[in-house]
Amino acid sequence: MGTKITLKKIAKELGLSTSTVSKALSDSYEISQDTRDKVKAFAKLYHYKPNSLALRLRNQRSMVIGVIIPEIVHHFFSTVISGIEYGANERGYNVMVCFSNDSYQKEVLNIEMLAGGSVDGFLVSIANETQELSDFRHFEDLKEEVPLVLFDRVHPKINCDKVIVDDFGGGFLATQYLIKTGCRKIAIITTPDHISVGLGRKKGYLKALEDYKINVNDDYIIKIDQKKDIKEQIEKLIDLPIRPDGVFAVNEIYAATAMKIAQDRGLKVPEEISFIGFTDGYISQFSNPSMSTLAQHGYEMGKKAIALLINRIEAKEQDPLFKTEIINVDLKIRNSTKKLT
Amino acid sequence: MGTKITLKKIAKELGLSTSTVSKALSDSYEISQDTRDKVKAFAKLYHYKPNSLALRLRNQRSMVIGVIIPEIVHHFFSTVISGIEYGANERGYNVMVCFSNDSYQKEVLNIEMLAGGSVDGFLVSIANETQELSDFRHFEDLKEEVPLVLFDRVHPKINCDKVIVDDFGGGFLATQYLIKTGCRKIAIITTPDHISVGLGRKKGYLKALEDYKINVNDDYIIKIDQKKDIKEQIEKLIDLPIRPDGVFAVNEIYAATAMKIAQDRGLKVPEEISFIGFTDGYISQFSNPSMSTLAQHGYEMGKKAIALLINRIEAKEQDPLFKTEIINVDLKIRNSTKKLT
DNA sequence: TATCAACACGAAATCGTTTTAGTTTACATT
DNA sequence: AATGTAAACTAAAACGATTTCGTGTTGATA
Repeated sequence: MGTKITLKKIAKELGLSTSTVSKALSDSYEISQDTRDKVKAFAKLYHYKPNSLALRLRNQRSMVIGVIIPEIVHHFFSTVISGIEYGANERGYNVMVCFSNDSYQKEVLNIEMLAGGSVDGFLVSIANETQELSDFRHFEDLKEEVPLVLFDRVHPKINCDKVIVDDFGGGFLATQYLIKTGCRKIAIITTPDHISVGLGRKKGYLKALEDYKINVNDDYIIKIDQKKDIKEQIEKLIDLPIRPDGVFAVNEIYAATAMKIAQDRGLKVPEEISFIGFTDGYISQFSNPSMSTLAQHGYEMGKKAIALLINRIEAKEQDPLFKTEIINVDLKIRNSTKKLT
Repeated sequence: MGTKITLKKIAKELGLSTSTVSKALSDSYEISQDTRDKVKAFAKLYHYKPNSLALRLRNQRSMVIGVIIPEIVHHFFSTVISGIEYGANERGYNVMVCFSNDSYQKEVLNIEMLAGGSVDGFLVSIANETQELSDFRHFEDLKEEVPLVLFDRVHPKINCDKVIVDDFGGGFLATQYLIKTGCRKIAIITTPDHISVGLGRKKGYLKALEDYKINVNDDYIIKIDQKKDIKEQIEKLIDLPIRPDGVFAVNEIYAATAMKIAQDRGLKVPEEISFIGFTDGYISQFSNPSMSTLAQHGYEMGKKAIALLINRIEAKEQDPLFKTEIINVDLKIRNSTKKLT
């Protein structure tokens, strides 16, 4: 530790100026071949690496993208990040990821840490708490400095490029499939309405019920409070006097939890009760029966988001019009639902 | 964009020097109350935030920890990172995460990106490819600059503090439990031997067989090649003429995949064949039957690792002796194994 | 012998901040 | 009137790099 080798040290050691050393290392024609060789050999010997901080400060560019996601233990976000990484590397950028843990304060902290020169742009999926508080000043401030693209968990109040999943379409598709396979008492396990994705999925669910002229039953709409015991809240649904015969859950965990509860009650899946989840992750793949679900193309979303961001970063002048791209979802039928006849 | 407010701009605007502005903002006694107020008001109005790059360059400290993990879609690593974050925040540090995707080149790239002032220390879990190539020069170079702590996937050739899971003990415990519940044809689904954790778990498995005087059958030792189809490789094991009656898999996915294959073959779990996995993640929790597994305390591991690292960072003089901490594992018996009688 | 160009290198500015070491100015003390 | 000193600032160096603009030396040309 502490033996960091710098241009200055090389210069001193070789009796040259820092400018000469810098130029020699970048093979400038201004420097004689002799000196170039000498400097390069010395630099190599001492493992010289330019200080990236200094470089960034000088160049006013970092070639780094900051990503902030709410949860780390989340298959969908993982795939989004893969897509982001791919698109970023393709265009010479690196990616740094921070986690807000769905906390407003941590989101602000992370942004402050990465802002101010550290990254050239931000890719953010908003923390639940921030959506709840509806306080977006940190994003507004940020936008003056570097471009921002929101993905998945977005908010209309923030004016920037966005990439979202077709939550409405997904909710509709899932509910429609349940209806078409004979379910009539269809429940939805969703989030409180301030979570954008949950709301969109619920709207799709309601639209499908409406289209097929099925009455909405408020008992069948469960809004999970993350702070309380999730299992207990879902048990109430399954144990309803008039049990639902089809359940659409807005994420994998709710879906898998609900199915387990139903199985514990001795119910046959999908004959007596069907389940559709959202996100095609490991839980859906490995559950038994395997879970029918809406595959969200996280990888595509990541690629789209990073493309939008880099375009903004590299744009000579900013387009005042912001785009919102919608990534479609695919209904993936497995064995937690009945087959179409 | 482009309207970044700096000390210099504030100074110019108010007709002061940058030093005065800097001091005013930090409430220096050298500056009159009047000027302080004026500067602060102005700074607030224009959302002034010190450029963190400049600060780091000046202070030669970033209060940021760089974490590099091989895979993102991995429950265990997620929990480790939670622990790291907790410990880091507690001592005033922030955390940045990069992913090597198990690629040697990306690992080197990530380190280069974060080194040179960006972070005060590194927490790394080595990429598979790096373990395979056995090329650790990037770590050696790194260690001259900032402290390094390795976790989970480590290597004896790298001389630094380490935190590992008790892989050997876990392998032993799992195998012993299978033996005690009547299994005699016990298979292991593991990784190639160059992966440190797989090797440790296999050694535990072998030790248990030896202790209980059960012959080792090489057909029952499957080393999964990640580049090939995982399912196919596991099918070969389950379809062996003399089928194993107990399977210990070194991770969740192998365990769940194996169990699904067995169930597809109509085998009863655990009566005809038992399964134990490693890592207590969502897959184990939601599989059916739920998976017996070795719970690795990732959160603890993260907290231990960050503690070791920060101690190094803040130490006046370096302790030439490096520690290796071992985090114990707990056997969590669920329903994929028989009960002890 | 001036003049000029080419060569090889160095000085200084710059990025944005903090901090040490001055420098004014005004006022009080002797 | 000379000196001291506190108050309120500013200049300049430092962090580590790049780059623009010089500058001194050499050798060739007019």
